[in-house]
Amino acid sequence: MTDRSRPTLATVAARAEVASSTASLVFSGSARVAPSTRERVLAAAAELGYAGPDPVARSLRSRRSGVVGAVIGERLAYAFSDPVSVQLLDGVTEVLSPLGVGLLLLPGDADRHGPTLAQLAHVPLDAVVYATCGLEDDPALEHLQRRGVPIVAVDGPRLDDLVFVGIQDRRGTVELTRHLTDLGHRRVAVVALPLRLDGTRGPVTPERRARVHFLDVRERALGVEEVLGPVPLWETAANAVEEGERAGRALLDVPADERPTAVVAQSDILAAGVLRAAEALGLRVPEDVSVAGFDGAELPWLPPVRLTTVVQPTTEKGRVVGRAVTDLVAGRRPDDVVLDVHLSVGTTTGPAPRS
Amino acid sequence: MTDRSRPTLATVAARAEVASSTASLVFSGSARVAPSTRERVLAAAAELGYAGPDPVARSLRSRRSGVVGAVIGERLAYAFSDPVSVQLLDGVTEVLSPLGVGLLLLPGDADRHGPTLAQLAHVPLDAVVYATCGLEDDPALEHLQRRGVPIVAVDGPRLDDLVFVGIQDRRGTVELTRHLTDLGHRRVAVVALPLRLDGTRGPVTPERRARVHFLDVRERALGVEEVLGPVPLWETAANAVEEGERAGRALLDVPADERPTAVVAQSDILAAGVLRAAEALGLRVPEDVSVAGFDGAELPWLPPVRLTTVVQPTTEKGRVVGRAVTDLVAGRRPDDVVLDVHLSVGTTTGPAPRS
DNA sequence: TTGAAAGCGTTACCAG
DNA sequence: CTGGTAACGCTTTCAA
Repeated sequence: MTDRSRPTLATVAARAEVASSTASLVFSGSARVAPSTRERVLAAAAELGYAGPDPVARSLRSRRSGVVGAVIGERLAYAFSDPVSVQLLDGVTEVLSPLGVGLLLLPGDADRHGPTLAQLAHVPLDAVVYATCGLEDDPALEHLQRRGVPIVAVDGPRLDDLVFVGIQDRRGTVELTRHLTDLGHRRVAVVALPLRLDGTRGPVTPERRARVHFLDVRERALGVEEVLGPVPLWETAANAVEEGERAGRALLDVPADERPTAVVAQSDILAAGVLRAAEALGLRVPEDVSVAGFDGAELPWLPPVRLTTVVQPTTEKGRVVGRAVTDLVAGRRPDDVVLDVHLSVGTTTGPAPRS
Repeated sequence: MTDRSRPTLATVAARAEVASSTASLVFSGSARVAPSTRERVLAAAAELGYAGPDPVARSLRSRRSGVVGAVIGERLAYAFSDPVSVQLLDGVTEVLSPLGVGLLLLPGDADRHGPTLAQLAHVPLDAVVYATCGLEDDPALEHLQRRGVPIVAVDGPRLDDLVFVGIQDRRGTVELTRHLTDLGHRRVAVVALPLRLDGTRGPVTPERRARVHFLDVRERALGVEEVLGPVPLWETAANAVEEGERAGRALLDVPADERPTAVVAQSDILAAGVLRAAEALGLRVPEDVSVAGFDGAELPWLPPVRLTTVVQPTTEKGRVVGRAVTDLVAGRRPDDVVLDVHLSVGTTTGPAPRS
């Protein structure tokens, strides 16, 4: 004795003895419909247990699905272990949710650095946010452009046809590096985020460096070198505390006169790992070695130290992305946005040790 | 000189001089179409830059959108600061992604503990996962049921019409508590997850306790009491390290003869906070006080200690949810699932101090 | 203010 | 193996 099948607008209209077009007007709300008619329709809907117009049918006409894709370059567990990614998406949903638009997760997996074509092709999309990935030579990109799905690229790349939202990676790192040179540091090493998502780890060769996939990674490296000239880069395989620790051990477990007096990590997560390595090696921070990060992430577990870092407005960046998406969906073409960053000096950087 | 408008299946069919129904067959792949015809169609599609059948139109016919909602009871930044939530969704996408199904985030905001009706109503949904919330008296629930959207409830509640996927909360806590009593502990306090999402914090009164909203929270409390009888519960306002620390200070900053010899936190995140409180108060763990958690979460920043905890198979739980969703979408009605947990004894529990 | 009719882009069914 | 035709559930002119 369950329902035969779900009621449709036509069913409701029939019950209320109006045309389906009239019923449609009622549910679209802001129309001129006689109050009495409106009530009849609503009553009929209630009696039939009608849940409102079918979103899919509605989308077919309106050419809008209420779904915005978030392309994640890795599996969820990795991407979201970084509070920066999470805050970014938080900002995006903060803007999109009130508009009745949802974020559809399109993660990669262990092997693929993004969703497959099969995943993309079957899913309705009003727009797409490229959140944690390089894209460029991505087959998905071509598919989306064919479909006419507008794209917002966060932190890169900068391409025509794509709206770019990023931060002043270069300027922030320059400011940070000046802070270090002011403190007397000359021997500085960089713990870099992955240059490409291929699991490579270790000192960065010039050849490797030439193939860097991520704009922000490149800029953050150049920022340091703009002040200090060439510095050694140590690449990590992922943005994770363990990776930072591994890099930290490699860089710091050497004779004191070869050891960098300061380590600049390209993320706070990596910096946390470097701090752990220093502790394990019996090095005091900042007396023996200074450590700095990037992001200004909330790491509630980090105290008692306060990390020196370049703070980016992560949640605001997400909101900006959300607004860009809104514009795009409405047919407007928003400008690229580059957000400000600022240096936050904590307790992990101090004068360079005299050698 | 941009494209006039996107090509449709009809355009492609016309160009290839076949019926649109035949062209459709080509794109649905597994049909009997003459190879020569197939190639003609594919060629026409390529020339026109056709991106494949429109997902929305396809959905309208097939009654399937490829979108599964994930209802999150808070804003993203909070929900995803818990690695357990993230791993759960990771497991879900691991199963769903290869099927071309995406997870649509439906978060609440600061005020609302879940998406609004307006958010839900406009979005296509094949099924919904209730991931971090109590639901029950949720208006969204009624809407979804009207629409006939099947629901998987993770960790509760258990209702008819809902598929339940959970873990042995009770049994796990019993085992943990036995471990503590074996070590001689009798004065045990519980740091509880929020009983409801209303920002309450502090000792739990019987009235409050009667109104607990979350099944797992209730079960984990009962597990302790099944062994020890009534114990004091201290409720936190959120699953966060700071909240655990706050609770830990309240419970531990008392004269030694009133102080619990062991604290059972209902999550590892909260336990981490309790550890911080103990450290701040100069109490040694486990010599002065034992601390235990729940979840078996990966907290890469927690070492050097290894938390005694009840390990749940979080990612596997996500996969189970993913499979349940798959069944539901295919029209099957999967059974409820309760997954095993096990005790993992770390370095944070030890013999009760002699008093 | 309401109704009739024409799509939106596909797929599914039934002939041929 | 291929073509015609009828839905899918709704919105949106255009008339009345």
